[in-house]
Amino acid sequence: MTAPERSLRADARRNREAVLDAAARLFAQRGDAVQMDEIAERAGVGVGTLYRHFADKRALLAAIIGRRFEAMTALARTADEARDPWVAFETLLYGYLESAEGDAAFRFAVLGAEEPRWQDIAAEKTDLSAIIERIVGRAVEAGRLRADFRAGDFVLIARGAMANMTGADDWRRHVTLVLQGIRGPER
Amino acid sequence: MTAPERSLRADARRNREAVLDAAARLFAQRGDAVQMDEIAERAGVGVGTLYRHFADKRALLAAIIGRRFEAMTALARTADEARDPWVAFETLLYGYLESAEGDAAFRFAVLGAEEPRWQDIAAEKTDLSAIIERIVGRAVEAGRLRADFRAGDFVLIARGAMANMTGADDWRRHVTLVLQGIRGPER
DNA sequence: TCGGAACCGGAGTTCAGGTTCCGAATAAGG
DNA sequence: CCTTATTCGGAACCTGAACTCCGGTTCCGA
Repeated sequence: MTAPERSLRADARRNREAVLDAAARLFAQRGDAVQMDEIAERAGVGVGTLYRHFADKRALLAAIIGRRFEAMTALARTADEARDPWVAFETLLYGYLESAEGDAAFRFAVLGAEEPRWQDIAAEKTDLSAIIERIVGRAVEAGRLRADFRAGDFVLIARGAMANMTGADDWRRHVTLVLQGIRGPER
Repeated sequence: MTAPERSLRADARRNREAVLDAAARLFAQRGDAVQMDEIAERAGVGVGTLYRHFADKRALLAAIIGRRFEAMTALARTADEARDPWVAFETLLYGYLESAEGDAAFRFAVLGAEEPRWQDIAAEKTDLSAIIERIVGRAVEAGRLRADFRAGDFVLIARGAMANMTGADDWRRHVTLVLQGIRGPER
């Protein structure tokens, strides 16, 4: 999908880059609701050019989302470098969510119900989930997360927070509640 | 929208009911992805009939969603009758979510980002939010919920759980985590 | 039983947005 | 420079789904 770097005429490579750029910005802004014509215009290119580089809208979206998952993987790797397991966990969680906050396409990919799941596609190309597992494992090990907390639970929580990304930053409140618990002192 | 009960010819009333029924079932199943033709067929009626009773798809959806919010209000009222504030709270939460589990249209209404928000529309017609406020207030009063817990937080949590309704019942795990907290014993 | 107002049905229209096509434009080797 | 394979651009096309239209049918009061 992201395709041949070599043997592309100069203008072709330039245009491909412009398309990728414009698409990234627009998808991030409005998810998959943006239309091909708009992306082409924003990239200063005709729709035909879009279709020379990407088979269809889905392929373009896939390329953009793939990139995001890679960035997310890098972010996770960085978080994992923190000594303190809890710091690593929090860094991962907030990094993940803050990225999602600025990227509707990413949220779309994570929250969407369509088959095949974007998440699963990405999982095959990056080792994001392995890193998440390690970070979660460390936090559990250190007793900072309940003993039965699993990597899958991280995803549940991330999804929950993303569902609350609607303009205001309600999602931070949501995360606060989850991290601190909602119970009162009375038991 | 739900319109004149009186002065409708017998067949008209019958058809309207059939449409409402079919639409409720289909929307619950697949959200707003169902198409008008399908609803008409399922109701044993022509599309023309759909449009005589409802101005457009949105109006039909609104009628169905309105109904759901009313049912939800009844449910909340029942929950509020429980003596124990915590029981009331849990009854509300699980009742709300279990209903949502079986109704994609309701989830669509609560999670959707479109303006105007379905939630807000419903809020004007029912006193659901007032009841939620009372139940939350009681639980806080009794010390079962953290002192700063607000009715808005209930919505955040409900949304979070709904975002995890994807076939499996991950959402129950999500709620468990939120209710019990995710921290380990190590403080 | 009859007249006509109200209603029905579903083929056809409209519209939006993704995708294709092909003559024009351009890069890059000789 | 010239040649030609490659790429560009964007009008035209296609598809799917919401919605309209109107001849035929049904209800219901007199």
